[in-house]
Parts: sequence; C-alpha cells; structure tokens
Amino acid sequence: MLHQTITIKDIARELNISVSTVSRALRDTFDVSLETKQLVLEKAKELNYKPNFNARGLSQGKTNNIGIILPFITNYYFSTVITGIQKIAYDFNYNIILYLTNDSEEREKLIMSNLTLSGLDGILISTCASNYDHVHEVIGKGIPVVFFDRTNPLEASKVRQDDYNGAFEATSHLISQGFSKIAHITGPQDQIFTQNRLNGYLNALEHYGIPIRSEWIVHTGFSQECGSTDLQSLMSHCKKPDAIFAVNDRKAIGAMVQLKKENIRIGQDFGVVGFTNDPICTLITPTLTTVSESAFEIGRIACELLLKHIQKVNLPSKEVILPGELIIRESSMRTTLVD
Amino acid sequence: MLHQTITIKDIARELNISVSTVSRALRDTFDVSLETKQLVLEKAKELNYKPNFNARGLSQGKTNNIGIILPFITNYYFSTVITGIQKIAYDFNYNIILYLTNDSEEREKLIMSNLTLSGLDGILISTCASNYDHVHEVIGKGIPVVFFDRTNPLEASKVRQDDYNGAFEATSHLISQGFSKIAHITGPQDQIFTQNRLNGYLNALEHYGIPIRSEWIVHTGFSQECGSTDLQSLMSHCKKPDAIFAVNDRKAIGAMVQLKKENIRIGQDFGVVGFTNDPICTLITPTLTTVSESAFEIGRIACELLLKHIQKVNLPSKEVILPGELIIRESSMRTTLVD
DNA sequence: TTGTAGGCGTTATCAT
DNA sequence: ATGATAACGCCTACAA
Repeated sequence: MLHQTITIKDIARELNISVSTVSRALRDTFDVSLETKQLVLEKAKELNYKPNFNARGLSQGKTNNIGIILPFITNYYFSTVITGIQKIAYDFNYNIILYLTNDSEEREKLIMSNLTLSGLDGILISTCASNYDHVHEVIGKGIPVVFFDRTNPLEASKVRQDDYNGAFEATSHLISQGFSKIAHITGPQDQIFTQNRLNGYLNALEHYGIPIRSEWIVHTGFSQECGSTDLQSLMSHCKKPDAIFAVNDRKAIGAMVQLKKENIRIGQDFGVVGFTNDPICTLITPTLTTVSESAFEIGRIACELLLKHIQKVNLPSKEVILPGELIIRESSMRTTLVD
Repeated sequence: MLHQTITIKDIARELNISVSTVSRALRDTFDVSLETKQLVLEKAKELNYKPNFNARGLSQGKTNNIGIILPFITNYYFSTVITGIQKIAYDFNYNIILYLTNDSEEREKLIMSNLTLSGLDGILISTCASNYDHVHEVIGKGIPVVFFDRTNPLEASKVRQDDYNGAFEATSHLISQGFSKIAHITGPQDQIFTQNRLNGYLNALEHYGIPIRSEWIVHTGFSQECGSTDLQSLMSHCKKPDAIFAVNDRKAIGAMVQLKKENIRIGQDFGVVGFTNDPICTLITPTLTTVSESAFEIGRIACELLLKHIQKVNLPSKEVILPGELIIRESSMRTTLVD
C-alpha cells in the first residue's frame, strides 16, 4: 500500500475478535451486541480508522460517487446548480465527480463512453447532445440518471425550470411596455430548453396578435459574444426590431454592449430581457430585466431525486419543473431613469 | 453486482486464456505476445470492457481520483481554476472530486478529517484555514497535496499569483493618477494571499512617501456586500479616502455600488482598483481597473504538479508564482469620459 | 510467453 | 452473538 492505513483487521486484532464482527459493529447491524459495538467504535476512533471505499465498493457494487456531466462551470447558473448538488451529496456522504463537456456533443459522448461506470452510483447530466444513444446506453446498464436544466426525451427523471412560461411572461412584458417588434436571440435549435423558450416567445406574440417574423429569430451560441453579433446582424436588416428577448442573460448582455456601441438607448428606445437572473443583471447599466431561475434548488432537487433512484431501483421517474419569476428592471422600462 | 459488467474473466473465458494474461495485455506490459495482445484488445472492444476502478484501486492502492478542496465555485476565479484543473485531469485520465468548504475553516477541517483518503491519489486545495494540522496530517500520510491561490506555510508545492507585486502596481497606479488618500479593503488577516496584497499596498505607499493610516485598512469578508459596507464605514470617518484598492473585484464592485449611491463620481473623484479581472470588470460602469490573475493557468499548473507528485514520491516541492498584470480601465482614471 | 495462486479491504453466507 | 470463508475485479509474485 502506498499510504499505510488502518483496516478492520487492525481493529479485530487489537480487540481479539473477528473481522466480520468488526464489520458488523461498524455498520451497526442488528446482530451484534451493544457491548462489542461500543468497543469496536471506540477502538476505531482511537486508531482513526477510515473505511476503504474501494473495497466497500468492490464488495457491495456501490461507490458513493455520483457524476455530474455539464457544459461549463464558469457561469452563475451552473456553478450555483453544482453548489446545490454538492450540499445534498455532502450531507448524504456522497462524492461528486465533475465532468465538463465544454458544450461539445462529441466530448459529452466521449466522456460517457469512457466513464468507468463501476465507479459511479448515478449520474446528473445537463446534456448538450441532440441524440441520446449514449445516455440511453448508460440507463440501460441500470445506472440511475437524472437530467437537469437541459433535458431530453428519454424516460428518466428530470429537473428543470419552467422555460416556456418564463419566456411567455418575458415576451408579454415587453409587449406590455409598448414594444412590438420583438426579436429573439437564442441557442442551437436542437436543445429542448431552447425550444421551450422559443415557444413561449412565439405563443406570447400570437396571444397578443403580433405577427411573427422568422428573420427576427436568431439561432447561434450561448455566449456574450454571440449576443453582440446577433444584435449586429438584426440591426443590419431593413426591418429592425425594437426589443430583444434573449435566451439567457449572457446573450442579453452581449446585445446590450452592442446597443451601447450603436448609441441606442436601452429601455427607452429598445427593450431587453434576459433569462437566468445572473447577479450581473443588477450591476450592469441599465439593470437587466430577466426571468429568475432557481439554480441552487434545481441542483438540490436533482441530487435528492438521484439519491432516491440509487436507493430504490425502478423508482418511477418524474419530472420536476420549477417556476421562474419575471424580474423587471430598467432594460425593459420605457420610463426608466438611467443615471 | 448491481450493474452487470464485463470483467477480464469474461475476456479470458472467451479467449480460453488466463485472466493474468488478459490483465497484462490490457495494461500493455512487456511480457505478452503481440498476438495475444491484439486478440485481447479486440475482444475487449467487442465486449465493451471497462476496467473496474474499485478493483484496480484496491489492488494497486491508487484510484485515479484527485480531490479539489476550495471555498466556493460560484465566482469567476475559482470556476476558471477548476476548468484548468479539469482539462489536465481529463487528459491524464484522472477524475476530480469536488469539496466545497464555503469558506468555513471548521467545514474544511471536517471535510479533510472525513476524507476517505483511500479514495484519493492526491489533493488540490485552496485553504481558508489559519492553522494547518489537518493538512499536515494528510501530507504525513503520504498523500501528495498541492496548494493553489490560498497557500500556507507548510512544506508542499504551491501555485499562486504574484499577489504582492500585483498589489504594489495597483496602488502605485492609483498614486500616479493623483490619488493620495488610498484605503485598502480586504479579507481576513490570517490569509497569506491577503497579507501579500496588503504588503504590496503598504510598500507602495511607503515607496511614494505616503503616510499609512491604519483606519483606512479594513478587514472584513470577501463578498460584494462587504465591499459596500466597508466603503460606507470608511466614508463615515472624519478623514475620508479618495481611492480604494480592493482585495478582489467583488469587493471593488461592492464599493462602486455604494459610491454610486452616495453620488461620488468614480474615476474623476474617487479611484477604484480591484484584483482578479473578473469579466464583469468590463461590463460595469465605469469599467473597473484591476490586476489580472491567470486562473486557468493556475489550475492547469497546479494539476500538472500534483500529477508529478503522485507519480514520483518525494519529488521536491516547489512554488510557482504567476505574474499578474495591471489592467487600467475607467474606474481609476481621472480623465475618464463616462457615458 | 503464459498460468496459478494469493492478496488488496470489505461484505455476505454460512456455520457455530 | 460471533467466527470462518468465499466472494467482489484486478494485479503481481512465482512457477511452469
């Protein structure tokens, strides 16, 4: 062994009892006398015994590790989701192993195919893929999988925000502020959450009798830079929009940056609404109207759900949808007083 | 077994050879014929064999897992460091297990004492603790530990930015802009990186013959809120500062928020410099002068170093210090044109 | 070059 | 209530 460690054998030897008794005492099973249990626990503490998870995993077929697969962690939303996951995992003595796909479908599939599934009791995933064989395969092997945020059509538990209603409210709000030429800048078409937000946008327009212009729906990436270039291309059309609903705050901010460059007054002359409620919304000028997502809650609930699936095989899968909340700030207010 | 899996036994049986030969072929050792190696590899691929890390770990005493212990992930700096770590870890087929201390010393110690060290080949840590027995104990057990960002006096490898020089430059810059009543808002006293930035600040003042006022050095927490309250308390003194060097961008931004509330013109009348170069620096108005940290590089180098320590026992420890760069923006420029 | 056997630390199945 | 003993999947002497 690399690092000398105390094992149940050491405890057994010192106490002159068998390893199986020690094992039982440590796991607090019913068939061990209170007396010896006490003795074992004391000795374990004295020797600073730490169970070997490899060995336990090998004999039990479980590892107390759960994998998190997601595009990035360098943004408010995902890092907060992970913090929520971590809280539950820690409380229940599970480790979380992080895999970053960098928003690459290829990378995601590579990661999942290389996954040493024997090392994972379950998986939490925010997928960036447009087909699902790789996830299906894992589920087929009996590994519980819970989707969060970016879900997919597979039969599995899912936790996400209410993308459709958030988008509907956001768009309706812009309309209520007197904007009528509302564009939508969004991500790739094949993401379900993206489709949901798009549908919310479309149905709001429809509901208020505003015609839909397909050239005002721009599918690119999720980054701030994409937001800037999206706006630029929108404003180069002959028919220019007077407001934007962005799929997330980052793109909204990218659009704002570009609007400022083009000397268009945000709020008064051009409405902007994002999605997520990144803390930056309150720091940027003007402050950004958005739909809040309960990132921490999503992480917490997804992890709790996964642990339940791990405990109980064949637990029926369920979908949890958390409501968002429209948070109105300056970027969408015609009457805003910008300092 | 919970999830049926292919083992080397299966491969051995199908090929009518022994498990040890399979094991050897899979690990590409010297004493196996090219022919059987080919056969084994083919069969392994055919059966979609995945090694069981628990078993491998148990017999070899290693796990291909490294632990990352750090205060938070919900900020630009730490999430970027992790991304750097992840890149290297992934390339070398290591998993990263995340532990969040929430900036609590108690929590950090609890985590480390509960750590099932048998499950970790090494540890990367950004400590928030002021004493080091818990880390010392782990190192004593022969587990390689590499510190990043927040280091400590223990004998171990460390990777961090040049806090002292960054702070010196930041403060000098404020002085060169004509600010002379420069306050420093920082974190707890017992952090080494905090001390280094404080010393850079102090020595810059000294170097330019500016008297030091201890009431202008405020030790609180690292959050944006702390930045706001720090500024508030500074401005309630009879002697008010005319500039602030903040230990990080978050506190600088908190200070800016408060300055705006008090209608003090940032840049012209009051200089602000932060530390980190969070992307938000370019989005806030006015844009924030700061010292850039190479977060991704720090993660990358720390992980590379750790892997070397894992490979080679008793590799002499070393300290890598990455230079920062002063990035001058509007918040520290008297001549700024704020839009 | 290949096979056999024992062990890694733990749990589970038998006995006792 | 406790103790042997065999497994879990893999690796590594040692033997052939």
